[in-house]
Amino acid sequence: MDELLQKLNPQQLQAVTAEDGPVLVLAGPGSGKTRVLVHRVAWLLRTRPPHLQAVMAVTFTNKAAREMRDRLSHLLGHSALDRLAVGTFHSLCARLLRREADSAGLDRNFVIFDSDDQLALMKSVLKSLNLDEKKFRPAAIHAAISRAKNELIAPAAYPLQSYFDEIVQRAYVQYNALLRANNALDFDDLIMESVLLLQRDEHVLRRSRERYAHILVDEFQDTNVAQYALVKLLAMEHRRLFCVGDPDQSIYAWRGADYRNVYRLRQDFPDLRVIPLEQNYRSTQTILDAAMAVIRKNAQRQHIQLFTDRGRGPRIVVRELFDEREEAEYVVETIREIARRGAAQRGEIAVMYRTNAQSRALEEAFIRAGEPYRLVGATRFYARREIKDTLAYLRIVHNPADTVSLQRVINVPPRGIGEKTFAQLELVARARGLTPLQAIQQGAVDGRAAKALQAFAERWQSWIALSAQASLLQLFDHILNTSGYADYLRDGTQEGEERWENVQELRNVIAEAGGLSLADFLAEVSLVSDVDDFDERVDAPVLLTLHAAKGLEFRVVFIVGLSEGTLPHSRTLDDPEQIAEERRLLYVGITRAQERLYLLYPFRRSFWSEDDVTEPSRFLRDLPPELLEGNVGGRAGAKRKASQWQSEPVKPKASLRFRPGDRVSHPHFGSGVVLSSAPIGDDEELEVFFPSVGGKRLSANFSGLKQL
DNA sequence: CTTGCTACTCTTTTT
DNA sequence: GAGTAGCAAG
Repeated sequence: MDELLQKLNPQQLQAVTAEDGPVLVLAGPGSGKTRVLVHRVAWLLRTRPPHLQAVMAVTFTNKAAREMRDRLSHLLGHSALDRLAVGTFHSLCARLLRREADSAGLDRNFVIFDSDDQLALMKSVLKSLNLDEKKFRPAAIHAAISRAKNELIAPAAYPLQSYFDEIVQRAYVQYNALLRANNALDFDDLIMESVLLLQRDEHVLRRSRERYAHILVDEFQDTNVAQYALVKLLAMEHRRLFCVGDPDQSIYAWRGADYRNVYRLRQDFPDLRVIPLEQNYRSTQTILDAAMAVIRKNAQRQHIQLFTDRGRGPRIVVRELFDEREEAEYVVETIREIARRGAAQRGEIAVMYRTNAQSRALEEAFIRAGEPYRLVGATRFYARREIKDTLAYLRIVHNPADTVSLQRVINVPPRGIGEKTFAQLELVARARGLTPLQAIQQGAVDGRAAKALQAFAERWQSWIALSAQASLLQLFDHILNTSGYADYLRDGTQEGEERWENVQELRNVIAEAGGLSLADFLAEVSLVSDVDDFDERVDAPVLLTLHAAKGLEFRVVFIVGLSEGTLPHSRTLDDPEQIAEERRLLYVGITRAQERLYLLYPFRRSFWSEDDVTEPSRFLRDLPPELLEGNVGGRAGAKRKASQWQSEPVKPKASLRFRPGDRVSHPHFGSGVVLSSAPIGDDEELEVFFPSVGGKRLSANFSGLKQL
């Protein structure tokens, strides 16, 4: 038998070698579904006539796509990749639309607006409709439009049941118009426009069906209506469709994902073959039992029995700590202990939480302890101001119609081109059907700022000219220097240097990619996801949200903040459907763990500088006591343990101005974190950690240290 | 037009 | 507690 197929269990083998025709693999967590998917693709590429069959595989993240490509080129050799299109729905649709730009009625150079851009555009929509942002929150309107696009509802078909709906509809029309005027698409457009194109244009549809003779979809439970429509359009005729999913891990309903697509699949493809994968290769039975105990409480689900041959393993630790800070310290301390005992390496450990804001307390604890960590998401690299600014410069060169990017940089550094001038420019350009660049060049805007505008347009034009001849890297450097942005950023402060370093990091990305075109670079950058750039080779624990943890596994998992209001989140409490999703979220978190699981919650939580007593999460009650370490009985017992663990009291003396963990700023060293504080006469001796220079001993009275 | 101040809302989760 | 919108002064 093919060596490709060794090491697969019978169910996996059945899935990998299934005959052509619609297949749904219902895969529990840790059942090797990624492996099945990759081997299925390999199997198809190997057994089908090379000239006929190509494969489209849809993964949930770009990271997964990259890993699949790596595995396949290892298994089959690099040339096999020629017949494979693999990526997320978004990246594959972006490629389709670019390829078929003419048929789609799009300019091939369209850019993709990220969430920041989308929000900025929405704000200008509301402004032009004279709507008060207080009353109609841009984010809320945008969310409604996004939902509509995910369900393939055009502006004209938007259902009007309230005054708010009418506002949304008007905003929807205007928002789309502005996107077009900017030669831009938002994330949702990538899918919706692709579907519309395939519905409208028979030739494109036929071409696409031929191009993708096999279609494979990972994380099928997280597809939305539009994505399902796309899959159906492409696969309905040849029916060579292979989906992998787990309804219990559906955690994206809030962005339009509809696990009922699993039922639609059954309806639309009556010959659908369903193959379950129940054996788990990841976790101990203790962890699986806990996971099943949690998920079992959700109604309306098929009963899946997860089993493993990895043994029972250590029991699960459930623990109450005093507050978020102690919780974080417990995590850091325990990780240290685990690493010291050699129970796991730091890089095999993850800390998960419901909301990004919770990473804060954890980060501070890691910094205080001088322990390394990796953070996924939150302050995403590509969301940083200096990165967005730099990209905006590149984007206006690539696409002079992009007014959102132009607005970002036209007066950064300050050039005397303010809001008024920009508004006028935008107005004139739109009225005459010109790009802002053309409008300036034709002298369409006069007044005091005209001179400044001319000067900027000249620069801009010269960058465009350069972009035609020079490499991306040369263009990058040239723009930074001649725009004045480099000097502007490097203002001599600590923070400025850090921001400049980030820009240099972006430069490295370009340099390493080698010979990338401006268009390709921008297209790639706008679709990177949080987990995409997380480096597995670094030996440090990972901090990430439960959502971002999907598809990953770790030997040791900590889940923090397991209290009512956090998980389940307070915004979900009035809706049983949403609480069910919160439960699935915890299920996903638990099943990431291979060996050890810690479930923590704080007794007290501070919220906007107010302290609240919290209830432990209702989900914790569903855990059978025999799976848990020690007795978790009442709150008092847990609290005693928490303080017992705390070897030294951290309660500060009332006279001290600084406490460990305080964020401070210093005139020379920039911002830092207080590690310790001890009274000396009337003064305090402080130990402060600065990211720039490391640890310093300072006097509270004389160092000029300020609390942040 | 820019800067610096005060007041205000806001915390889910993300391609 | 923090980022930002809005306002007043330079």
